[in-house]
Parts: sequence; C-alpha cells; structure tokens
Amino acid sequence: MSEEKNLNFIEEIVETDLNEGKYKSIITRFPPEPNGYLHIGHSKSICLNFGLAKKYGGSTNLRFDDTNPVTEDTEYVESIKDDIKWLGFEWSNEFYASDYFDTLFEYAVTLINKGLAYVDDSTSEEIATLKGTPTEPGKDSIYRSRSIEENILLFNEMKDGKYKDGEKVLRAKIDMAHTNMLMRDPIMYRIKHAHHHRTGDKWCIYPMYDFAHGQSDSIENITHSICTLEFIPHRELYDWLIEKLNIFPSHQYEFARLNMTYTVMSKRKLLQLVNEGHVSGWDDPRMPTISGFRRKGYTPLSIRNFCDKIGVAKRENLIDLSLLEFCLREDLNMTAKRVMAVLDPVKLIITNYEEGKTEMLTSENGPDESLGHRSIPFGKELWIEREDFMEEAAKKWFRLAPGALVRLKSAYIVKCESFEKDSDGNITAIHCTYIPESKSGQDTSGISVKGTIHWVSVKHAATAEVRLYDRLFKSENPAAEEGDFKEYMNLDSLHIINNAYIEPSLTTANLEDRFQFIRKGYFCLDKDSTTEKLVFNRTVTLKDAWSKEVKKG
RNA sequence: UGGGUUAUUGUGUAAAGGUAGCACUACAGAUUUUGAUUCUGUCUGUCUAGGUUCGAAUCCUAGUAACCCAACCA
Repeated sequence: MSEEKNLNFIEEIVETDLNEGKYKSIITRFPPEPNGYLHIGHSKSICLNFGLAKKYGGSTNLRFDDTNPVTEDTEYVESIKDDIKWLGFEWSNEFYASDYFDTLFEYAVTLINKGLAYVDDSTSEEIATLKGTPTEPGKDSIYRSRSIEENILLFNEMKDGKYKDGEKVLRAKIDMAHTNMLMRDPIMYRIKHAHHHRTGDKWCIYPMYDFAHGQSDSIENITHSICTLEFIPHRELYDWLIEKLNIFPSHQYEFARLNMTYTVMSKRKLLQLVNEGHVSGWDDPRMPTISGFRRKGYTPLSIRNFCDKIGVAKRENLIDLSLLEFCLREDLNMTAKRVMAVLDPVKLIITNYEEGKTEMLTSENGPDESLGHRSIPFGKELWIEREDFMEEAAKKWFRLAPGALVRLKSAYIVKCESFEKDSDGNITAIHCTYIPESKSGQDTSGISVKGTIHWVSVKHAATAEVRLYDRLFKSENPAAEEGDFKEYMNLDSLHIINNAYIEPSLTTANLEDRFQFIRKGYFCLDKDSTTEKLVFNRTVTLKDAWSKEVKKG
C-alpha cells in the first residue's frame, strides 16, 4: 500500500501503529540536555521528531533533560529554543524533566515499596568493582538486602540532606549477573548538593537519566520516543521501569546519529574547541553548531532539506559535507541577491573613457525576475580581481590578458592594452580601452567574448572586512583518527580580508540578507558589523570548474 | 573472551522472493553577460562462503568486519 512512499523505518512503525489503532495520534518529543549548543546532528533529530508529528498530525514537546544541575545552564536553554525556532519548528509544550522531580520521587518510593529498589552506601569505586565486566557477572552489594522500611527511611534522609555527595545512592534491584550491564542494579538517584537552574536548592538528590527519561516520556504520553543508537541497551531498562511502575507505555526507537565529514559532532569535543579558544565561541561560523551555521549564512530551509535527504536508518554513517553544501547552494541560488565585490583588488583604467564621468548602469539582482534590478555606478577607474588577469594567458583562459577582450559584468567589453608592474613584479595597474557600442543590454558591437568579470568603481566603492572560512579539520573523520582529534585541525580555516571593495548598494545590507558576490560565493553580513565597518562572512563558495581545470594542468 | 546493533557503488539511502532505483560526489558535453545556474550523458554496488528456489540484496546455515555497553553523564 505504501509502495511509492519510501518510508523510513520509523515512519513505517508510526503508520503501522496508526493503522492498527494502537494510537489515535502520535506525540513525539525533542529532549536536549541544556549543557551545550545544538549542532547539525541535533537538527536531524529535530527534523525527525517534529517532522513525524507534522506528517501524521501529532504534536511534539520540547523537553529539557535537566537532571544534572552541575553541567546545565539557562544560557543553553535559551540558545536551544532559539535554534529550534530558527529551524522553523514549534513545540506544543515546553517541559523540563525537573518539572517531574516530585512525581519521580514518588515513583522511586513506589519501587522501594515493591522491594525493587534499595539504598546503597557503597562508594562509587565499590559499586564499579561489584558491577563486574561485560564478560564477568557482577556481585550483590551487602546493602542489597535492606528492609523496605529502612530503605524508605534512608531515601527520605537522602532527600532531606542528611548525607553528603556520594555517601549513598538509590539503586533499582534487578540482576547483578544480567548480560546487559545497565540492568545490573542501575543507580536511580544520587546525592548532589548543587544549585539547579530551575529548582534552585529545593533538591539535593537528582534522578539519573534512566530514571527520568522514560518516566518523563510516559508522563507526557509520548507514543514514539526516538533516540540514537547508543541508547539501545537502555531500552530494556526503559521498559522494565515502565512495567514495574505500571505507567503509560511509551516506546523507544533508535536511529543512527548524523556524522559529517571534516568536523566533529560530540558535545565534549565542541566544548573543548570553545574552551581552548580554537574558535571564537559556540556560534563561530566554522562550528557545526546550528548557531554557527546560522551565523555563517546558512538558511533554515537548506538544513531541513539536508535532513530530508540524508534519510533515517540504523547503520553508522559519515555524510559528505558536499551534500549539505549542495542543499545550501540550491536554496541560495534561488534567493540570494547578486552583487559585486572585489576581494583582492587591482586597478583597471579605461584609457578611452571620459575622466571624472559616472554612468549609472542597470543590473539584474538575480536569475529570478522577482529579485528586481538595481543601478551600479561605473567610471574610468575600476577595481577588478587580481586573479582575473594573467600576464601570459594560459590555455583555455577566458579572462583578462594582454590583447584579450573581456566583458565587464553589466557594463562594457574592454580590451587589455597594457599593464604596469612594480619592482617586485606585482601588477599595479591594467590599462584597457572600452568598446562604447558594447554596453550591456544595448550591445550593437557584434563582438562576443568568452569571459565576463566583476568589478567595482574605484570612486564609488565602499570597503568591508570579509571573512573567508574553510573546513575546521583536514581529516574527513577527525574523531576516528589516531591520537587527539585537535591534531587534525586545519590551521588555515579562517582568512580575513581587511579591505575588500564592495559596490555601494551593500552598505545598507541587513543581518538577514543573503548575497551572492558574483563569481566569488555566497556571503552574509556578520553580527560584528558596525556602521563604520561592515563585516561579511563567506557562507560557501560557488562550484568552481576553473580551479579543477587548473589542477588538471 | 559476554551481550546488543549494523553490513547495498566514493558517500548516503530505496527495493518486504521477480528489471538493483534515487540523490550527492566524480567525469564528459551543450547553453551561459557569474568557468555559477540550467540541461544532457557516463562510471562504479548487494561483506564472504555455502544452501533453499524457476528466480535471492531479501529466506536458511556458517563465517568476517564495524559500532555500542563495565560514568553517582545524557
């Protein structure tokens, strides 16, 4: 019945559940821990969870998994909300695991009363030792046989702050010889005399992930609790707790997390890059964080399309960065306004053009008519790109060289007559003549040229700082390399151009605007911009067939 | 050496016993006032070995490889 739909395995599960009447509608959740910024991997999960609810008419909760007060902060809560909104999703409810601390405490008491939980006074080392290894069974703690009454008393004392951090824990009583390590009497509660960003100092005991997550899902009537592969072993415990507590049976499903070439995706590693100053912050445009991509000029649509294309499955993957860039260019190509900017300038002088004359030329803002037109000032002296001139033309060279003709975009065809060099051999000026009949849009010259180059009028140019970003890592998969992942960083990942020349229309650019600097790439204004100094970030380069031609030799 | 999960072209993902498809990448060509875009075309694949079947990526058996699990993290 769904032959042409090509559903992913989770959509198939949802459709089956819906068709069989297991649920009337579905509820999913996105459950970040507020201890860091969201990255592109999270956007896969966000698109999956929110996308599922949208597709099947359900709803999605945003739930902060804030069970560890020492690593969490409201700064992260705010950034996470911003990122999800920016991506274009709306949650039905904003919840916190900490909303359920009272309920969770009652659940723990229930388990104690059923003889399924006990207070253990062992140190963490003792607990680790008695836990055994994957190949050897663990051993029971001497505290495992405490009476229900004693456990209730002790657990309440834990809550009341009678004990110091680490003195006692509450554990589920399952099976110390279980083949699944997580079932060997997992810790449910630990003592942490720490200030929580939401509950303040109300609690000094906090539930572990396993004792909070499934129950939170259950409380919210989550039908499909979707997480990544490394949580597969947790599912058995997830189900065990729901069964013993006899609460709404949410179900956990696991998919493979996103990995991408030339970057790292673990929060720990990203935090390290920030803390050690390898990048300027979580939103450094080289970071794979959502805020980093946003600052770099990525669009929400491009990221959503990307998440759509990569699919959802259970095998380990390493997605080509080029697919993300394809999705980006696909979007930007349709929407970005075309403008001209010269990043590495050299002066071009039109010897037969009237001194001091300014001509306003009309240029289209993009391939789509709806983007409209603008006028650009043209004059006798122009800045052009240094790399668009070659003293001795290479084969298949379509740009400027002595004697060669080239079209100045939206202006005239010029012919290179001569050039000047300084004592170091650098080109300092190029002298051309222009063909007055070749004016763009009213060309009667009958001349056709192979190359078109961009330019900015010297007299009218504004200046700007332009930041060119490259991949942060030289290795395709730095996390999988030998040694420290930071050894594989690309030390040349940021190139700053202090004085690029930009066409005057760019001086009124806004933060949300997207531009294509013709022939140079896509750019956007950076938040560091001031009225005195504009700063542009390169979002992504254009595809470049010429550089490949050059490499071929 | 225990348990769990996964193997389809360079990458990712479809095909639920019946033509191995799609996208990205790469390559070639056409168009182009962006060496962009657009358009056309080309290349490479079912982890291995057996078996069942008219027919196997799919079912069976035995291997192999990768990843996850021994935090009072999530």
